[in-house]
Amino acid sequence: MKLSTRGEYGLRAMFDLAQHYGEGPIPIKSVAERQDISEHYLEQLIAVLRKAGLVKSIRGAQGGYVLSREPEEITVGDIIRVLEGPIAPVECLNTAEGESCERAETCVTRGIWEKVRDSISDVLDSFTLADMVAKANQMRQDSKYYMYYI
Amino acid sequence: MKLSTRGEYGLRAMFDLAQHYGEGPIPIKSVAERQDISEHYLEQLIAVLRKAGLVKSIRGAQGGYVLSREPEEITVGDIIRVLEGPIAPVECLNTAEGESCERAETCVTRGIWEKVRDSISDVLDSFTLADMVAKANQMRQDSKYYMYYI
DNA sequence: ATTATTACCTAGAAAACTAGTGGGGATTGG
DNA sequence: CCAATCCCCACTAGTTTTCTAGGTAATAAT
Repeated sequence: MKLSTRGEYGLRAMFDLAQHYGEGPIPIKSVAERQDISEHYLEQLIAVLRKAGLVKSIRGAQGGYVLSREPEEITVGDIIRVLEGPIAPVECLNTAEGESCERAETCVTRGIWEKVRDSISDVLDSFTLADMVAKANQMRQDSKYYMYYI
Repeated sequence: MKLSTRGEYGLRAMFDLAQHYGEGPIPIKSVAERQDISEHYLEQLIAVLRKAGLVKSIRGAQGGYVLSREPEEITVGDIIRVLEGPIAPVECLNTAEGESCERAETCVTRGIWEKVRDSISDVLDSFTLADMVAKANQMRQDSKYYMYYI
């Protein structure tokens, strides 16, 4: 029961772009370095995000990527669904209702997978990039105070 | 974002055993046929379930498998965790808190994966095999009535 | 005792997927 | 022009998944 690193890396990259939102285009190289991800691999992931309309690219020197919407308007679910495909714990959830899944009558399991899927979706859709940035800032603040105590 | 078929097949097989609970040992062959799963492959899955103590085996002719606890006392989560390993959408959740995950401070994403994991766990742990059998019986009942209407 | 039926075990093989790498081309600011 | 940057296609090594092959061991029925 695992995501591939695609979703993980992609989310970290998008979070990085959100942290630098408003600073103009951010080159992929700097994102890859900060997030410790293979630059070339990340390039492929961000291409998918671009085709899905979540980021815009600016080519040429001083180019890079920017979020195409406000961080408040991009949820974690948006990103994960693009990179990992539809959230479907088992294959039969990707087929239209009642179709192709024989033994549908006995297929009580399907109902369970639907509930799993929905609960994952709910969690993923409940966080925006802006939430993540806020949380990171708060953590930085906390650790600053922590330093004082030592 | 997908389970492998191991969890899916294993759950279907356990559900099948639950439907025949009380009828003595059920041979794997009949389970595989009813559930349309490769017999030999299912054998390997059920071996894992046996080692985990979820089913008991009776060898020899007229042998087979039986649930080692009441259907009320086996949850879907029990089965999935055995077959799919710990529920951890990303690898870093498998490591002890704060350890090994560098950039932990920036690692706001971890908190999100924790929430995803917990919500999956909650759903999986909220269903027992007995619930599934009851649901299947109810569906059968419904479709009987449906027949009358036609 | 023999036989048929069952569980149990090990070793793989084919296919799919993951996480990259390699090597270039196209665009644009300075 | 040229360096920085995005963009694209192909390939690969490794892993995982799903399944097959080919047995051995135990036991109930005869």
